[in-house]
Amino acid sequence: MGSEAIRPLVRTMSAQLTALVRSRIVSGAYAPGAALPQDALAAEFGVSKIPVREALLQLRAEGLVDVFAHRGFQVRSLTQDEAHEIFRLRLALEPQAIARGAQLAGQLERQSAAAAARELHRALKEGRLADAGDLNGAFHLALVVPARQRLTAEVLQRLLTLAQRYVRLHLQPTGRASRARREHEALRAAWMAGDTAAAEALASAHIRATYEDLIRVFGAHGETA
Amino acid sequence: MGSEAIRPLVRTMSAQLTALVRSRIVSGAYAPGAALPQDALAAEFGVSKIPVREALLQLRAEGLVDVFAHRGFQVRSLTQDEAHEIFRLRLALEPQAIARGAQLAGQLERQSAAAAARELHRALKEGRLADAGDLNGAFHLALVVPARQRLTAEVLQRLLTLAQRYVRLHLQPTGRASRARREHEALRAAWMAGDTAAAEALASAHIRATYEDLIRVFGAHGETA
DNA sequence: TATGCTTATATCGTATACGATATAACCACA
DNA sequence: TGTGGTTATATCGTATACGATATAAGCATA
Repeated sequence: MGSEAIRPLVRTMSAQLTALVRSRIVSGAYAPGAALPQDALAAEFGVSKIPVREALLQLRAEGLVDVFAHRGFQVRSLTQDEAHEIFRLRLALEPQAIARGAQLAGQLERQSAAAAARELHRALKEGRLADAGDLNGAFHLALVVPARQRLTAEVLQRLLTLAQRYVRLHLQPTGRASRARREHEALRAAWMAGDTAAAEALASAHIRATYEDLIRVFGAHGETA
Repeated sequence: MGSEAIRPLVRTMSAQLTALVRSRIVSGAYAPGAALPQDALAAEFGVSKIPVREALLQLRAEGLVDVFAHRGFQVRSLTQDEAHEIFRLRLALEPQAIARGAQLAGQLERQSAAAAARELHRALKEGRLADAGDLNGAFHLALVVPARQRLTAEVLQRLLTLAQRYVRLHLQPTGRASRARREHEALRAAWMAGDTAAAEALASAHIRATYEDLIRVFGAHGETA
């Protein structure tokens, strides 16, 4: 009795493979357009095809993978169109959701958000860029308070994951880290103070800033796909 | 040469089962909270568990089903919270997406939208309420022009499907059909004319009208879950 | 009679096996 | 040399089989 979640967090092979393949796609280890042959992946991971298929189908639902019946899975390609959609959707949803999160958050959620912010900034300071994407997503999500906006958080989590690939690929070298840090701090402060209007505005500005960086790069070197 | 999509539209058992189970959930044939035992479904459909599992996992990604590892799948329950989220998300996304669709639509897409509107209204006139939900969703989606807003359309399609259950359950008897018809006509006219501002405003008003009907019912009889 | 443990059972999750599909290689023919 | 049709091969999608997990039933004990 007492603690409640002694059960392993990931109880199925499918779920573990989903996380693993997702991270490889987001990190670029599996390049856009690359084929994902079930048998090969199964052999590599030392499992059968079935959990591999389930993982790939999940990632397809998340928009990271394409399927063509009887022809297999492949990493979804990057396109400027998709990038625009991702950021348009984020701008339409995220600021409102974060403002709402600021109202809904209790003591516990505030602590979680603060912790997420610390982890993210520590990673950035230590130059662990590989972790930064996920931690950035976790911070943004924490502001939404997933427990109290389940569906919204689910949708946004997917968008944040999709966004990562574009940010990683195009905005890695640009020294955005310090600006992002300032934006995060301001956003977090307003959110913590329960200033929903300010939180919404700052979230919007923060997303838009990244979006505009991206557009600038697109303009610079033509196609992405 | 010539026609291109001779291949059957649904080439796998999983995809067929996904559509079948989805429609049963949306229609209420599988009630909220009901267990979905893999072996029983497989036996009923005359297939093995594997395509059944894949279908259920897909529906989980769509938000219609819950999974608990080693304890099975069940139809997701209805909650007022979720209903609010669905409509908040739709209001945040759909009007913009439809306005954008009005710009993007070519000759072909305009014809599709008109056809979708006709089909919907014919179904309503003939009292085929069972089909109305899907056809309504198809009409709304057509205005978005899925081919040119792939991700947005995917997100909205899910929200429209989720919304159906609430509308079906709570707003079936209320004589909304004729009002919806008028709203659809006005929206379609503005959209066809390329009047993006009007289309956006009318879409917003149309969604909000349904939302408010729903809220009114919620107020009337307490809980939904 | 209530409580904690052990055992039994049902269902799940995954490995193995196999038929089905799509592409590629090959060959006949123009 | 290029084109249409055929066969071969690789990979996919699903059926079958089985070990693993969670709940329920049964039993001993307090």
